Amino acid sequence: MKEITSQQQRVLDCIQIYIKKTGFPPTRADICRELGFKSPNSAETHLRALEKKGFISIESGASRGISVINGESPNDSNEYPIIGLVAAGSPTLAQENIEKTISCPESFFDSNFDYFLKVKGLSMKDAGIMEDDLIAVKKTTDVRNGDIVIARIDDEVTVKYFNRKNSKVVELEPANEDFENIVVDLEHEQLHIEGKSVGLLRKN
Amino acid sequence: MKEITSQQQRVLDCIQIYIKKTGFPPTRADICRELGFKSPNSAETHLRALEKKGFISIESGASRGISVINGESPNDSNEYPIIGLVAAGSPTLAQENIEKTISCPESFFDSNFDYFLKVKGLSMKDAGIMEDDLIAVKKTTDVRNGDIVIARIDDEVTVKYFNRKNSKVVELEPANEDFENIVVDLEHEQLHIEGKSVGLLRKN
DNA sequence: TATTATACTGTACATATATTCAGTATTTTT
DNA sequence: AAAAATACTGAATATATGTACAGTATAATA
Repeated sequence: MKEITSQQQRVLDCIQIYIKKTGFPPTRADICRELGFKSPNSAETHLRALEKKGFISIESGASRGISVINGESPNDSNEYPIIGLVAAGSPTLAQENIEKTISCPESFFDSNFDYFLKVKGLSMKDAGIMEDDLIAVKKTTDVRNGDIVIARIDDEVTVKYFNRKNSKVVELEPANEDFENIVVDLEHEQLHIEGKSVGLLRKN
Repeated sequence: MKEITSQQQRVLDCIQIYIKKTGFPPTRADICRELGFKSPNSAETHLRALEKKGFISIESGASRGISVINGESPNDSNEYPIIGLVAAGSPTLAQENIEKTISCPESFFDSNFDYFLKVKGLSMKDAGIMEDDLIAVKKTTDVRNGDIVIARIDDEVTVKYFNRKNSKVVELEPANEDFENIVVDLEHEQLHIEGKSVGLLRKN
């Protein structure tokens, strides 16, 4: 993306403010009115420059056919489901487990994620994870020692620190001295890693 | 807000999808194309009905002048500044204190808020507030006992539980037994309440 | 030094678009 | 049973809008 000039920045800002205010992009005449230009061609040439530099795209022929291109579009938000920490081993993302959804920008947390998990209990209290906190969970099985993982043993879903002892044993460690480590012998028990925590959200 | 019919819902969905895809609202003709209508007046009458029922607003005369009215517009996000917990008593929201900004939907937390405060230290550890967490701060002086407040004494900014003992004394209580209560005698010391915590955000 | 990019004014025009009017038919409400 | 709302087709039109063309001027680049 090439350099933007100060005037072009003014026009770009104008477009974004206009969209925010009205819900739709401005016409050339609107831009002139906002910025004090006297010819619609002033806006036109700026728009063409902005398009050439990749800041906007223009739908040819369409009125108000301007859209702002934003590499990490801040307004591009998605609905993410909130899942309760259900003990029953029902499929985690099953419709009936979705309590509600939250609108949240993509790439809000450093890594992208798949859903929010509502925490029950205080087993991760010393990691700053409290009851009813929402953990942003990325579905993955690629976890390392020290990661906070969402694990399932049989039908029990739990949030713990992951610690692989050796090829046969994984320890799931709480962050609360009132709780004890869960030692999983992979030869005799099934351990499902549902994902790992990439962030946390608390409302109070 | 009156009831919406299924056809009107289809039109409303069509508008929202169109905006998401192109960045600007559809024309009457666009709606017809999408939904298979053969007369622009089909779209027009649906639009008027949607306007009458309060689902959209139409800018008279303007092309593509449709904007979807959404009580809690999920895509309406704002840039919120992240402020470092600076000890120096410089104005909290001064430009030089803004480390960066985060895009976040308005009304993301239950109460609306003004900025994020980056936490230093572990004095609120037992409240689940860890180092480098981002507290969503609502600027207000209307705080109650038990609220987590952002307070300033002289030039020191701190995050603590608020506890008014009587008309002259306020205690600022940490959530960590390694720290001690800060007793503020309002007759001899100045206490500024910058705001209170309405939420928390952690990236890891 | 020639060329290109930037930054405008001003006029003109084809067409994209909103919007009205005239109908038809079905369903819902009063 | 009448009136109003819903759900369309089809045609017509004023105007909103993109866009091209003709200029002027300055700064940046090759």
